[in-house]
Amino acid sequence: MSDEFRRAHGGDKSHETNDDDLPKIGERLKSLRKMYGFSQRELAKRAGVTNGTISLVEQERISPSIGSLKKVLDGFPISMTDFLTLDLAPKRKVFYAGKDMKEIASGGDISFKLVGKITQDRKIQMLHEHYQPGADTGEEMLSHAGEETGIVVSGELVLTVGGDTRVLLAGEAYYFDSLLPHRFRNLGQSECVVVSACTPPSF
Amino acid sequence: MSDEFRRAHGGDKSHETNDDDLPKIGERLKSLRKMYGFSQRELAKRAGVTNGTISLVEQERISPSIGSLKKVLDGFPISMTDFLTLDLAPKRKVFYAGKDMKEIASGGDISFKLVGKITQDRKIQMLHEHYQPGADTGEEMLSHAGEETGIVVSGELVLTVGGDTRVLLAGEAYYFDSLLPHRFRNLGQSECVVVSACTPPSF
DNA sequence: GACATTCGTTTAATATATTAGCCGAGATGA
DNA sequence: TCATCTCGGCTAATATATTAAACGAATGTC
Repeated sequence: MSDEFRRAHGGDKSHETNDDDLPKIGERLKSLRKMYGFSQRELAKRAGVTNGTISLVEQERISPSIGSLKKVLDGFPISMTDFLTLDLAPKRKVFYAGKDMKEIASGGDISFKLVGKITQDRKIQMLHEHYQPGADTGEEMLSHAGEETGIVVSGELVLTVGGDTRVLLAGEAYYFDSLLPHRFRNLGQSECVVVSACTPPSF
Repeated sequence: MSDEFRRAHGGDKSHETNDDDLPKIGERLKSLRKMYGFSQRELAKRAGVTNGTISLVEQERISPSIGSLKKVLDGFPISMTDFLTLDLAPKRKVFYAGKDMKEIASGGDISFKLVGKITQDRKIQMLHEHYQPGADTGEEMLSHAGEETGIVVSGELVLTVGGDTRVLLAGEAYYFDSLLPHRFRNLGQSECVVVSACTPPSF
């Protein structure tokens, strides 16, 4: 079993989220409003408040009440918590496409390809996994909190999670909590291809 | 395009009818305060507000400003978003395997199967998507914050994200922020199969 | 019983948020 | 040029949140 695999399936704690401060209500609102192309008056009308309120909130000259902030956010299809956790500053790459994937574990009979090459500042990590006949990851020990899911695209996968073992054929799927120990094996005759995703990214 | 698809890819506007999106500020606060065994005055002192404010907020006779709610919550080791999403986490199934997937959009030329049948209390939503030739989701209105990724398993997918259009062949992948408008089309001759994942789940 | 303490609530005064309406700047057309 | 939009910001009036200080009810002590 490779170190790469260990990390890929949840062995690293480098991903941490800081939601201790929730400032910049005005900046968030302005950013969101611009994304939708609304004017202050337009949003005010949707939200049932006045444009002056929107203006003052965006300038952070007032701290809106929960109730009125909720009214304003109802002008968008977005929830309060999503608004408060909205990523605003990082102008990172928001779109990725193509074959340009990073090879995670190239040696041996297991191959992982990571969608998008990096996971930093991302919430999901998706892998394209290829298991040759006989491939075995060994049992993973626990890792940080998170969840992991996948679909078997072709071949046959023997999956052991928390003492429970199942055989998954093409078209079948799994979902488990990353805290549970887990093991992937290909005991079949042909290559097994799996698409998996976990959150948060493990490296 | 079905309603199910709209929700699956982020068009759910159920936020608009949310009186229960962030209700019970008072109830939440009281519950939290009791959990820590604080009296109203004790919490008020920690938070830098008066006991009267705590009392009125708990009775939901006033809607506190963002600023003062934040001050109050600073009296606890809890973040604003954690406070707003405070819920009893029911014991749930932590492992799922097999073909037992829920059909999301059965009608038309698009088929979605959801891994695990439910998304409640889960962090990832994985879909097995089948697009018949000519299938088109149309442009999605943007929705809640989150991220979305996928791999094309077979066939050919035309993906438009935020004004940028790309053609993805089998083995290629995408990754984008759910806030961006997006559209999936199969302009090829054969069926297109995609495995996608998004976080958080959209329904 | 009399007194002191603490609890959550209430009330009048004050601070702040929100409104309704107006302002000047920039665009658009006739 | 002039008129007419819409944009975001601003100000006085009003509504609401927050404070400071009281209240009545429990509880405990001497």
